Amino acid sequence: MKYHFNKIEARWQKYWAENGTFHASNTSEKPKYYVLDMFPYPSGAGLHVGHPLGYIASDVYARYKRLKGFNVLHPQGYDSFGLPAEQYAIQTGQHPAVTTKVNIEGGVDNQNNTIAGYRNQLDKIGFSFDWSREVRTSNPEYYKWTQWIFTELFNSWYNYDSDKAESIDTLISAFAKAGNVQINAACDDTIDPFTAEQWNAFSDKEQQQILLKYRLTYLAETEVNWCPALGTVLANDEIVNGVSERGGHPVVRKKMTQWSMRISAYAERLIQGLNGIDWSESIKETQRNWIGKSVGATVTFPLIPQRGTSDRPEYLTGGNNAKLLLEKAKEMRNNPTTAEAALWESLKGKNLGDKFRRQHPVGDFIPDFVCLSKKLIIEVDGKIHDTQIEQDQARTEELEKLGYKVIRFRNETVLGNLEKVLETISSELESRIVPPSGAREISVFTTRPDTIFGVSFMTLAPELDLVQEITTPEQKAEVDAYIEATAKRSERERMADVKTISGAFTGAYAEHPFTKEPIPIWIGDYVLAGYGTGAVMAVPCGDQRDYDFATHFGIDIPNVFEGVDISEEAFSDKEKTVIANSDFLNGLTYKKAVKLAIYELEKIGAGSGKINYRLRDAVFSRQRYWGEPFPVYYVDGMPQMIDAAHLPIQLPAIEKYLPTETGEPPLGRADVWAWDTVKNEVVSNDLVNGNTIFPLELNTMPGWAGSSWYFFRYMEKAQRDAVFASKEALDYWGNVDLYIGGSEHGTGHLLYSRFWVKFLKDRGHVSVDEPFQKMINQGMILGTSAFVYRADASIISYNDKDSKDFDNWIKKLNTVLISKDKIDSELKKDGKSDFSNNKFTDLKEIWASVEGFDIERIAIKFTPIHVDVSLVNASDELDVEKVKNWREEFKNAEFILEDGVYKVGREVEKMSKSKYNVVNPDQICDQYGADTLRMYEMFLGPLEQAKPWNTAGITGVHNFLKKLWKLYHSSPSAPKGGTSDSEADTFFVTDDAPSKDSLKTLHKTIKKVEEDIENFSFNTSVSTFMIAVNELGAQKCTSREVLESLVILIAPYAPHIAEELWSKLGHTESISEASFPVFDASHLVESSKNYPISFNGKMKFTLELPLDMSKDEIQEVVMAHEKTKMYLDGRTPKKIIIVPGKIVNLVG
RNA sequence: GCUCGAGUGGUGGAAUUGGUAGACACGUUGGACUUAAAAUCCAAUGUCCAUUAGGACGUACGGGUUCAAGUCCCGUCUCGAGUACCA
Repeated sequence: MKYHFNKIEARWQKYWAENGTFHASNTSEKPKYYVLDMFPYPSGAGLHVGHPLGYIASDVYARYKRLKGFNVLHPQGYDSFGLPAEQYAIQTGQHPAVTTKVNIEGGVDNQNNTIAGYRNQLDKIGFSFDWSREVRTSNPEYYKWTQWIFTELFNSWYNYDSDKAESIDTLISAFAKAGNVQINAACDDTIDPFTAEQWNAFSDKEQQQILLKYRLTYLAETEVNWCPALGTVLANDEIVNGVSERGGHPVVRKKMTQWSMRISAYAERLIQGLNGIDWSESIKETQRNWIGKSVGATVTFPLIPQRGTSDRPEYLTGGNNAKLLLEKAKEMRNNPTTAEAALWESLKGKNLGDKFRRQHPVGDFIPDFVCLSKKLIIEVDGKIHDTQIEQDQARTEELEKLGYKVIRFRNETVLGNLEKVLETISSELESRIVPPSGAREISVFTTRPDTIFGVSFMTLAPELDLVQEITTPEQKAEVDAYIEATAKRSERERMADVKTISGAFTGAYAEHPFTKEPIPIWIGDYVLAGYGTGAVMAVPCGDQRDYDFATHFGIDIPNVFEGVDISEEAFSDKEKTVIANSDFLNGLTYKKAVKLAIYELEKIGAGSGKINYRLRDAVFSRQRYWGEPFPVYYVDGMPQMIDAAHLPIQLPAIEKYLPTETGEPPLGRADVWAWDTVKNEVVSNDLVNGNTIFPLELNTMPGWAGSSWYFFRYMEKAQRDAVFASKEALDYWGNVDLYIGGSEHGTGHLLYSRFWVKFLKDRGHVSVDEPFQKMINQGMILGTSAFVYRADASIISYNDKDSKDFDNWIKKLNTVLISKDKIDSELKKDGKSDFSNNKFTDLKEIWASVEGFDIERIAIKFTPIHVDVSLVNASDELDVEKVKNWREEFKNAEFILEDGVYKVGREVEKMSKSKYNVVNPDQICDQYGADTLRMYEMFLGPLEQAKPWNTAGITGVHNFLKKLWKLYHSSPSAPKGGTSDSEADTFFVTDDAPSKDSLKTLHKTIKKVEEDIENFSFNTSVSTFMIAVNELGAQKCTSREVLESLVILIAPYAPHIAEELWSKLGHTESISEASFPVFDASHLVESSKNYPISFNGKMKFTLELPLDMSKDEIQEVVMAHEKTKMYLDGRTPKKIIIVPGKIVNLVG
């Protein structure tokens, strides 16, 4: 019997499908193991040989774990929402759901393309997937729960005190009880403080607006890259030089209201969580960089009032006529009423804890007493006020607009019950919450508070609104010009051009919190508006960018480091730092100085320790059709969630998959896209009445929505409609034990999934904190493109002919393709590509046959052209006849061969249709079988490494499987030890006791293969199998005991042949029910060792010696050996190193 | 620039803790079988010199530690990946 891999593979694939061999159970005595692949996007192009690499690795591991006695969950599904299907829909008008289904299940699409179908292609490779648990993210039964998770996020806020997400209800009741001041939440930074009374007084809409700033998913104005021509938002990497990558259309920055995910709330936990998971260091590092944690401090620098524009002191809050008021106030102060005088005695000198001023101008008024820090005004009214109640009321309103609260007391009250009055003021002071004042100070984030005495200027990002507020009239022109110049430069330009230093002085100064020195404030585009506060305290001696800026603009560079030369560049080393010229920080090292600086800043209220993250909230809206619709409708502009009971909200039918003429997303075309809050169903837009029927959200969710939780869905099989996954299933399977996929998802899918899992855990929906316990990132398989070289004529000199003749001549030329070898060998002669020196004679002949030109004056150019790799054999030889039929342009082409063959050029590139270097796994399966494909992909090299696909070596693996087959068959006809692969062979296994050598080979193999699988070193275990089969073949091993174990070992890699041999061995169960052979070290015990004998570390010969020989005995034998004497050549070794069981080394 | 990873025959790649560098396979060359081809089997195959024995040099480059270095340390170069004016 020959090795008929096609028959064998078809038989077992059918068997596995019919018997549900790989269906996992949610209840089992066995320990659980969950092996997951990143699910594919089912594109119309189908699988190429690169795709299955990770799936094969995970399949080997899953099958291995089954043999090791685990209850293995190894599911597969499709990430079936996405752009290509939508683009295809736009082009062909087919509904994306239809094309997606064809891409998965195979068939013919309406453009008459035959699609193999992902599922069919995957099945051909013999994966042990549990298809009964398949998910497709675009199925309503699935995205129902994606929508549900979205509503859960909406109904949650992040409490930093408990450090987890909580129901929004707890926040609402906290607001109602005590306002928002005590709340330590992840929220927008634009929230004004409010009290419980204020909260309760807010309208419903106001309350909703505030809550939106706390919710874990929220609507916010976001700047996006809008491409009007394409009618869509583009990601940063879809823009090249300010225009769209596709089509080159202009792109503008546009503010749009978008859904965002408050992932920044989880920044710290996303960093901490990395410590407990077994991922590659590089991908963890990618995530850490992306989250970008910096530990440091915020420091506030008070602004110094502008010189020349006003001479009033900084604490003066008066308006335009402050000077006049000031004089009046002085006068009033000198003539206080009795009551005023009495109250002042109690208020002055921070008696109540806060500083009060009397008769101090506020706006256009002079209130009796004012506490600026708490914005509280105390008025003491005499009788006269009874007649001017209205005026007083108006005045109070004006002051309240400025953020002040006014309380009035009657003279009598003050004089009669001063204690009560003070008590009222005190309690008012305590409950007062003052929103941060406007441009009175600049706060910065720094990681180096220890260098605070080295600050010699500040730099603001030009985009900050603050810049306008502080710029002096003298500097305004310069600043405006600079802002305009930077705005013109695209983000990309700014990033690319790091070397040019530019900036402008605002004319404003801030005050150093410790030295009280004025610090000039500059703007410069090296400061980014989006990071930290968009402002930096510049320490030129410690930061190279600040240093360059200071040098460029001639700003001081004070040195705050002991014994460091900063005349050439900044000194940014933290470890060796000793601080100098810094008052109380002098002599301290970095760590101590940072601590003390923060302590002192906090003491004077000028700053505090702070941790900053680079991670931004994630935009969650897409202006697309083919994604999950939001379960959201709008009442009076405020988003409302649709109750879980009414989900899913299904995608509506639309006629065209393009944005509307008014620029709305495609869902704007839907006619039936309104929500009836009474009937709880989607109804026609015509019915919108603003009362019970409201418009639905037009955006859809991004690609990462569905992929952020799909691993939980696989756990649930039975109750998919009732729950996203049942508690029992979630508790049983926990998280993914092994996740295999590409590292390109490092900052996307892998971060968002971790975020959602942590959120679901916080809200009690799942029990795990991390989705993927261990991850392996497989390397990309690259294509090996093949090139033919077209010879193009170009003229060297015209001399006696004109160019017209030449062009006419060229037109008559046939296409000529020259073999790579030919070009190389001819060019070797003198490096010139022309006809001199008797080169390219074949080509010359061909061209000379076209009359009309002096071909001695022709130079030759070689243009490489991609040819389909399937037209080339393993030795780079081109099938010329096939190429002629392949493309019209080659039909009549002439081929110039070298030694009778046409050799192509090769280059390694990414696999892509346009490069004709795609190798389809189906072809390999047909030609060599799935087992060969699986083993070969594993054999190519380390799993995590990128490598080019090269079919050259596949025969080696295929031959191995034939040899394996042969090992279980007797072959009367074959030469000794040879692989006959003849139909005359019969299955032949004996019950004879195995030889010692065979047992040794087997157990050596068991040990190595087990170690290799556990280390994901699949390539070396394939080598091990080859060695084992070679050895057993040489030993003529026919022993059932050995051969049965061997076939189990190989089963994870080559499951089909293993099943076939297993059943031939007499088993009726699938080999996946077998157990992995147990390694027995006793078979490997050696009695002797072939010692390498080295002289000065260089191995010269080997010597077989018993292992139980002592050091002295070894030395004796070695020294007595003839060869030793020869190599020593009469010398006596200075030293003899003997490591028993390892090596002997003679020195001297 | 920073972070991470990697440089080994003609090729893909082995060498798990410092202990015989190049396992296993491809390719190439020679041979067997065959009318022939394919398939299969056997042998050789790091480079250079001698070609019988043997010798010298070899893991990107330059140093170092060690009886012994692909492996450890220092420096340099090249390539790949991620990230980028992150204060």
